[in-house]
Amino acid sequence: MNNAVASALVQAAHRVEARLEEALAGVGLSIAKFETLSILVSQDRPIRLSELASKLVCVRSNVTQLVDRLETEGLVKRADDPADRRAVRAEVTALGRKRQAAGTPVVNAVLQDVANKLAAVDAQVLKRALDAVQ
Amino acid sequence: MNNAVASALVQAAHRVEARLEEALAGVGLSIAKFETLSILVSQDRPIRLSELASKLVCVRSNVTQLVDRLETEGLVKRADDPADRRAVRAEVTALGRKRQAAGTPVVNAVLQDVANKLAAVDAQVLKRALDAVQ
DNA sequence: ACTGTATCATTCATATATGAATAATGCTGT
DNA sequence: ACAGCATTATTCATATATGAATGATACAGT
Repeated sequence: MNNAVASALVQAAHRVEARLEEALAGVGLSIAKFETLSILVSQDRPIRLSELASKLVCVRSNVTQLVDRLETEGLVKRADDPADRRAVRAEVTALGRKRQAAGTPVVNAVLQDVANKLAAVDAQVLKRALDAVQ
Repeated sequence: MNNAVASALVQAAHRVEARLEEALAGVGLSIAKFETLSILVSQDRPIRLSELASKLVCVRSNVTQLVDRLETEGLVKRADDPADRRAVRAEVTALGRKRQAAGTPVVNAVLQDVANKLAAVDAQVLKRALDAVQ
C-alpha cells in the first residue's frame, strides 16, 4: 500500500499526543497550554497575542481563547502594549512558570520514550525526513 | 536533543493533516467525514454508532455529532436496529458513496506524496517503527 | 490633514473531540 | 419474574481549532 507509511505517521502522532495530554493532565495542563506557557517562559517578556499565534502556528482567535483560559487559571496575565494601543501582550505569571516547569520533565519523558520506540531508524535521518514532509 | 525526533513526528503529522483537510475540502469533505464514510462504504451494511466509534477510535458522543452533520448533508442515514432497540445504525447514502469515492484519489495523492518525502527511510522499516510507537 | 488600507484583538458561528450525566433498553443471576 | 448491572445513544459542558465579521488603531500616500 502506498498509503501505509503516511497513515502510520499520522496515527502514531495521535498516540503520542494522547500520551502527552494524559501526562500533562497530571500537572493540570494540556498540550496547548503547555506550549503557550513554554513560549512565554522562553521569551521571558510580554508577547503580543499575534506573535504568540505565529509561534503556535494557529489563528489569532484561537490564541484569544487560549489566553482567556490561561488567565482564568492565573497562569498568564494580559497587559496593554504601551507602544501600540491595538495590541495586547501576554505575560506568564509566577504560577504559570511553576506549572510550565512541572510540565517539562513530564513532556520530555514521553518524547524520550517515543524516541526510543523509533530507535530502529537513525534519529538524524528520521528527523530530516520528517522535517522534509511538506 | 532527545525530543527532536518525537516533536518532528507530531509536527509532520500536523502538516499532513492540514494538507488532507485542504485537499478534502475541495470535494466537500473533512478528514473525520471521509474516514466515517470510508468505514461505512467498506462495511457496506448498516453499522451501529458504537461500532463506528470503535473503528474511528473516538468516543460515542463524537460519533453522534459526526453522524448528525453527515445526515444533515445527506451523506448518511440513521436507521433503527431491528435486533436491539437501544442501538442506532448508520448507513451510507448514494450521495455519500459518491462523495467518498471522490475523496479517495485526493487522499491517496497526498499520502503518496508524503511517502515520497519520507523516501530517505525504508518504508517498511519506518512503518514498523511508527506502529511500535505506543 | 485625510483617505484608504493594513493590522490588532475580539466575537461569533462552526467543526472536531472529550467526558459526565441521563434515559432507554438488554441481560444475568437468583 | 425481577433486581441489579451493563450497554446504547444522546445531551450537556467544555477544550481546541478555524475562518468571517467587527471595531479600534496605526500608517502610507496624496
